[in-house]
Amino acid sequence: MDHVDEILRQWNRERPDLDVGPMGLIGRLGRIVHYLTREMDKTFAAFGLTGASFDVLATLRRAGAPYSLSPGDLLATMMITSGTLTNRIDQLEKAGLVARASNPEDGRSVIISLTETGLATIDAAVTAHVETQKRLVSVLPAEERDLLDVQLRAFLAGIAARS
Amino acid sequence: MDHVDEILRQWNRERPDLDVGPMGLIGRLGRIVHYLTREMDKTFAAFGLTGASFDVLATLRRAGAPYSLSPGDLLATMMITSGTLTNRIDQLEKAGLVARASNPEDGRSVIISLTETGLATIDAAVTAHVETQKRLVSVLPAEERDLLDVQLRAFLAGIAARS
DNA sequence: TGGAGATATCTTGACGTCAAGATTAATCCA
DNA sequence: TGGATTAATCTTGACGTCAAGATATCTCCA
Repeated sequence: MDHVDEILRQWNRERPDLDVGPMGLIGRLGRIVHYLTREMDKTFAAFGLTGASFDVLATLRRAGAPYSLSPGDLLATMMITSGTLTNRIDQLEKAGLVARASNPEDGRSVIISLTETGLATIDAAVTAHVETQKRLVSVLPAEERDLLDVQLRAFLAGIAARS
Repeated sequence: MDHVDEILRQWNRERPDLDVGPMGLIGRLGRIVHYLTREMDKTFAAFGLTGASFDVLATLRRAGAPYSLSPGDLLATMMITSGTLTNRIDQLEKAGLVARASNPEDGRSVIISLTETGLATIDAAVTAHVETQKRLVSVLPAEERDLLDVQLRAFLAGIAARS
């Protein structure tokens, strides 16, 4: 009987006509992600980052040397809009973690690169981040965790296919 | 091989020292919630609501007649800060969906109530919302859905206990 | 070759959120 | 009883996000 059950119980009393089964599943997903995000944000903050800025740096870092991508490349892998990305890059540029350069091959495009400071920051931050994530999922035994991952994969595939 | 797998593959190449297992699980959770939120927001928008305003109205509705709670009561069941709640109530009051009244028993406190319009709005919106949720979870067979719910319940319990 | 349409990025304006602190009222007990 | 403490709500300021549209550049083909 967790907090979500209490919500469902109230709906059952007030609106017995509603089938609130899906609400329980989706509600738990939302709460879990809410808690996880909060905890991970603490790790990011320790490196002067937010979840938003971490994502940009991590995407550049994962791409491999020379750690350069266009905004369009970044957009293709991040679930955000172009205006949001522009804003993120502005902040990171101001902080000296990335640099914008014009693309000699396409005047419409620019190239975003990690600076030396940016590279050092993301390498340290991701190490700590992975440790935080390890701690957060450790509340489940390894076997259950693997099973959960399998199910989430199926769920994500089903949802993403319709979006 | 979904999008999350591609991210893990990149990390493996660039930083083989990292154990990215937990990142896969947490990443899928985040993406699923992101997609679900997007879809549910469309339903809310059809009733002139946002996820934020829906939550307040729904909490008042679930409480039963006379659909009145204090901001403190609302805060206890919603994972937001007091400043955020004040802002939400301001918007809803402006829209005529809730009303603020002073609490005769405690001068520090106020009572938030659904208006007639607010009650009609949330009753219609929650009916549509439940349908949307049903559609969203229908990508999984009922059995897998139930199993997933059981596992999420365990995960949530573990995380919430540490927060 | 030059104009129409496509493409890449940025700008604008409106929200939602949080952390930290301010304000006002109630309570406790010396 | 009255000053200190606690409690409930609101205010402020800084961000992050999105949708819609603006700007600049490229590409294609008549």
